[in-house]
Amino acid sequence: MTEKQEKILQAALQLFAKEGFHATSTSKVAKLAGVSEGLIFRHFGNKEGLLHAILAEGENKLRNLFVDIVMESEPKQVIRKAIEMPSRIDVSDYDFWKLQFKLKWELEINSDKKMEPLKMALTNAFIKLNYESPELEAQLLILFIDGIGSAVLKGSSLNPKEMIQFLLTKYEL
Amino acid sequence: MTEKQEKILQAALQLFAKEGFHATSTSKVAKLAGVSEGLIFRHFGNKEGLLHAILAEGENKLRNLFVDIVMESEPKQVIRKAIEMPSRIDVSDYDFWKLQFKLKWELEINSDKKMEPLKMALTNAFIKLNYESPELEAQLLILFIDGIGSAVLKGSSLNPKEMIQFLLTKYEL
DNA sequence: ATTAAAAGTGAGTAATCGCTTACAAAGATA
DNA sequence: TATCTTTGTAAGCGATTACTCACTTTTAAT
Repeated sequence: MTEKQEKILQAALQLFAKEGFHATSTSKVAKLAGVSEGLIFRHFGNKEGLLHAILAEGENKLRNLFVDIVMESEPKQVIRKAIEMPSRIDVSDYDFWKLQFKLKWELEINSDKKMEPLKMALTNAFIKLNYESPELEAQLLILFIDGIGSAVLKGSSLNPKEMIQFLLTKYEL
Repeated sequence: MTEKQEKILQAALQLFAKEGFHATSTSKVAKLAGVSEGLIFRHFGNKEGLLHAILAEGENKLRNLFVDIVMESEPKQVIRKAIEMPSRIDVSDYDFWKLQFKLKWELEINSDKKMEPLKMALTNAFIKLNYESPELEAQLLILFIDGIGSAVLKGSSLNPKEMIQFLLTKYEL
């Protein structure tokens, strides 16, 4: 990975997250990265290739968020860590997560698969705690986590910390 | 409102909802509407004007969804109707609602204001039912409604009817 | 030092973008 | 019927789009 390659990825992430994929031209990316436009196509083939390179690089970030939850054996801790997920995302990663949420709508990328490990962990946790509908409980919780994350990244008026605390008491944690 | 004007609005809504605003060209809209491209600019000024015309026409749809809830005086019925909102959206209006969700990310349109009446109605309902944190309860429920709606429009694997039923039992309705 | 591959540039491409304009057809008013 | 306004078209505008290509520079291995 060359220095200029990283510059391109960084610039593209920033612009895609702020303006969207279609609204960002390769010439803008090149200009922000301080690079000739041709270099983008040399390294990434085309504009979509650039996007996929960003997404591939960020896969670890999702995995890293999940691993701490999935490894946890204590069911109450699993639920607790899941609820606290949105507050654990680093400010320096905001662009990446914003891009993820944006792409779910701009290109119709289904995020169900990515959430599967989290859903499994939560389902098992609810089973251990003898909830009546563990799978639905898991899906509901994921719905909330997704909603809070979305609110944070969109700069909604919702207070995330307050909402997270509220949810923790709801689940008696 | 001319016949061709409506054709334009209909075609634009369809394309904006499917491909997104930036990814849809005015020439595509004109072609689908069976109209010369210039007519779009005659009637709506520019591409953004076309978007705003669609949004303005659809404002009533949001209002109509809310009025039934806000008019309700029985607090349990308020919550019930709010939870059932996602199942009350007509299939023929899918494009419009999909566009709404898309625009929240593509252009950064804040939907907090639009949800305000719903939030007020829900907060009052929770107050009447002596919930400890009525405002947070309202926000949480809105988070859920938004999530369900989003899942339906994106064609997620989540089963909306099942989830709605599940929530109704959770709120003892 | 030689050489081959990789990295990088800058000028260019055809196609498409949002939009304008000159003009014709259709309606409405008198 | 004559006139004025609205509705509609077709061609074309400059700018920008994603992308290519001929070329130079840098890197790295022999």
